[in-house]
Amino acid sequence: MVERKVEAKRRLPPLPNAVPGNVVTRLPPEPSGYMHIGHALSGLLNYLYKEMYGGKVWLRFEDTDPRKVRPEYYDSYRDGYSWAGIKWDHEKCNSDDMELFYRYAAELIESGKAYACACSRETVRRLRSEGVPCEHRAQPVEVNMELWEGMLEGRFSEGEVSLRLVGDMASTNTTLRDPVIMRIVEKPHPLKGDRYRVWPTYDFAASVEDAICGVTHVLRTSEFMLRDELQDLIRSYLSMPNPTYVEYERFEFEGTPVSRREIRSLIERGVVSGWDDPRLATIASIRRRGIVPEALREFVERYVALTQSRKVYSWDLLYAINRRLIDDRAPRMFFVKDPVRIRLEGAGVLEVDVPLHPNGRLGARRLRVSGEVYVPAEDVRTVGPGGALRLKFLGNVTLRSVSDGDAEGVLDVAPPSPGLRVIQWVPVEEAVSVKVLIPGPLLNPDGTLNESSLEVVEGVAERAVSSLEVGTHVQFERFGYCVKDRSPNAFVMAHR
RNA sequence: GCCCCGGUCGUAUAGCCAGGUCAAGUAUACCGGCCUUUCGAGCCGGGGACCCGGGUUCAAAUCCCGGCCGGGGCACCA
Repeated sequence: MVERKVEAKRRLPPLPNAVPGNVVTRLPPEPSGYMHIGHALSGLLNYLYKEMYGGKVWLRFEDTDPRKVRPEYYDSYRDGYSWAGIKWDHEKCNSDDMELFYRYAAELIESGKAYACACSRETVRRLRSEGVPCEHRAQPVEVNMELWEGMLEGRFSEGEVSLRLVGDMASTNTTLRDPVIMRIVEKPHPLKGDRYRVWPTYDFAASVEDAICGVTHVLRTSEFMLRDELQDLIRSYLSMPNPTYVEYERFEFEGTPVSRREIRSLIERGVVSGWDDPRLATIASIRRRGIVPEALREFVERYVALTQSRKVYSWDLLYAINRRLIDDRAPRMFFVKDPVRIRLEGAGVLEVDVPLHPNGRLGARRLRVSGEVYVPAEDVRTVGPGGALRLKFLGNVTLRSVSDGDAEGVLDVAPPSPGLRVIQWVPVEEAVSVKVLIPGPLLNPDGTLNESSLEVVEGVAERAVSSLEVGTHVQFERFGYCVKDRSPNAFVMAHR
């Protein structure tokens, strides 16, 4: 083992109020869309802190809006977190605890901390923005209880009556202005069917769940910042302990749209091919473009800060880590873009063993040449007739004549002559056509669509690339690191 | 509109809370060199930043005020 440079590996900063052995965090996805890199990074943070101090991490689906939840997304998150190397200790869905929410809701009503409100959605919104309570707030407990039971029994339809928390209608923190905590949703839940029609809203479900899961640290993005106070208030009404909050700005990447709405629109307009288009930052996309999970983990440790300043990461930061991680195991192969055929005069039939990696640990493949090879047009153009090139591991070739797409040369099977450009080559007899997708930024710096975000490079490669398994990394010499894609002889470039 | 939060090399960060050791460290990107039968990896070197203006202080990236710019919240979504 060669020891790497002793660059002090950056560790995660200490977690406030962390008691070793007793740090409980959580992964709280809403199963309403595909998982993306931001979820993975945030999940990794929750996981790594739990690992760092010792404790537990929950996977808890925030699925209390039957209208948004879709069954296929639960697995998208399970798969995504697993892929990212996260092992969770417990798993549950908020929708598993409906009876519990009903019980706590009743408790809040009895203690005068919640009331049944029959205002229209519009009225609620207006009064909240004005900071003025409505008539229902002062109702006696019995009336509230009666209405609440009516909600549960189906005596009201959606939107007619909802349960509101007694907060602070005049607070400058608008989330505190008597938020709705239970509402009727007349749509079956994908997991629970039509068993329930009264559902908790996010703040109620999350604050109760965080407490009963024993969550000690809530690490989340800062759009939730204003809800800390609300969620603490809910728990105080229920005599439940509060967690420590650590909130940070969401993770964005240069040129890459993050919102589901935006991505969906790009798909519908045919700008990208789907949720796993390599230009996107969904888990499916970054896997397809060859980012390995260890790179994500190291990225979190090295570059992520738990601050509230805006972050737009450059992909280069991730690529550099990824490149180092895959370099040792990515076999070197020859891919020639814009191929020019060179006829090698009097070369006969040759067989050479070409190492699969300069580290010598990956073995070699045998290439057979009978008189003709493909080389990149650019190299031929640069040297011109009379010039010479080194065909890596094969020999030195002096070009006699060069015409469009064709050239004649004399091969000298000898050690490399100093000063010659060393290039990759593909024997004509075993050349297969290969297509490489090169993803670039979808968005320009000004936010407009980059019209040339996907470059498709065609060329030829040695036959061995055909038998590569999907997802395998290779380095096409002098071209870049690529991953075998799912269609035959197709690759996606990860990075140079 | 109202309410929060933030602004350190191109990018991401360290430093800020406990002012001096910061003529600001690191990574990446970029430039140059070495090495290499790849334009990869590795090694060496280089340029590059405290948003602006005031104030406090012997001393400000660090504290205070204002401005500018950026992000977020104001759902019977999460």
